[in-house]
Amino acid sequence: MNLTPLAERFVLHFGEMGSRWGVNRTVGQIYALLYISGKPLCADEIGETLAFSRSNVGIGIKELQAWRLVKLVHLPGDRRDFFEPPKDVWDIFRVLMEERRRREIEPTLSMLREALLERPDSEADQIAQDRMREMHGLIELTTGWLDEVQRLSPETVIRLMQLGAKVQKVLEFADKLKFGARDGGEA
Amino acid sequence: MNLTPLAERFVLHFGEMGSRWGVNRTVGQIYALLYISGKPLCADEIGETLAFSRSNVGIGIKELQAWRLVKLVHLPGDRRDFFEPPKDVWDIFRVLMEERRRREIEPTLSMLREALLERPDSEADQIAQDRMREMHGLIELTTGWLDEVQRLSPETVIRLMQLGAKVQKVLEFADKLKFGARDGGEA
DNA sequence: TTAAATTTCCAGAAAATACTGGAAATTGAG
DNA sequence: CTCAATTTCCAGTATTTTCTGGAAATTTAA
Repeated sequence: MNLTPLAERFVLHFGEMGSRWGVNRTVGQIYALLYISGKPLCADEIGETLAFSRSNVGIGIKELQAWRLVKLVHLPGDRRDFFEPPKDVWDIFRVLMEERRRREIEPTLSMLREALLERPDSEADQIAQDRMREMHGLIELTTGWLDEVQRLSPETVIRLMQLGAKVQKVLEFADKLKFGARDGGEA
Repeated sequence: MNLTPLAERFVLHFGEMGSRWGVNRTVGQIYALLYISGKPLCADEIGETLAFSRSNVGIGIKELQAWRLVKLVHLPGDRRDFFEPPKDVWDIFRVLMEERRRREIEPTLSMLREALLERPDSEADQIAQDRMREMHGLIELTTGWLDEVQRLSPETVIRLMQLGAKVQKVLEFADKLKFGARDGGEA
């Protein structure tokens, strides 16, 4: 399979950005190719198109599966494994957020939780623990909020985003009518 | 300067997580050290505490400055450069979001904008461009929302987060009263 | 069960990144 | 201006990561 210049630009860009997103060039390019192809591809097609060795494609696909960014599908009458990303771009976004959180946030949250259980036995520890407590609070608040948002329908989330800063007015209004909006305790 | 066991755990953790956050071990450890120290440190202190060469510390600090995660300060009567992170953890969070967006999102947004201006001259290009349009729309919506949120006061943002999924009820309520909340057009 | 197709694993090569010590440049006090 | 303190730059070394080809394992159709 040969790439059009348009497709090639997209693929090369994802390859270069890969390192900033925590994957290597191969993985970035493979994902980009699957994303714009609009149909499932098999490892050989991918390797041929991007000029990667067969094993390299295999490793890259495994990594993308670990990220839940591509899934295995089978075409009738073909025993090879084909791969495609989730159809819906919002689905991709959600998965990406979840995985990044799992890899980039959760380990730190655990570490902070444990560290905060200990009794500080010096002034330096006291200060360090105060700082950790601040960080812990911030992470708890933001990830807790993410949990809540994930329970909303995509449509509601989209509406919320389109609302933008106007949400403040809605909040003020809610306050004025004692809507109970102040109570964020049980969240 | 010597680290307490508690501080050391924190520093080592940040070193290990660094690679997932797009910085190397040195940079992660330096940041962690500055964060929990609660006072500005100079390059020599950092290098001595973490057992890095002086140049390595220099490079690491430069990188943290590029991220706007530490700033240079001077202590009276000392001509050495000292460094400290922003005091407020919400400030750190905001800077982190801005920088990640600038490095991880903006380049892709530019690429997509350009690619979408071109006329597709094959069915494959047609499909590819449709996919790019979806991705572009998602990014525009989310970054636009981030822009709006940044204009709110931290207190409002915190309240919004504490509200969590209850925001849906507020929205419904606003709708019912024809508050004008449906209009997200000018955002 | 066999054999062809396909995927997974692995060891070594190639490439990229991180790190060091020292040399050069810059800064600021006197 | 001079000189000592400090920072920045640089070339070479070490480490880590990526990539390859081939061998082993797995799968499935017949």
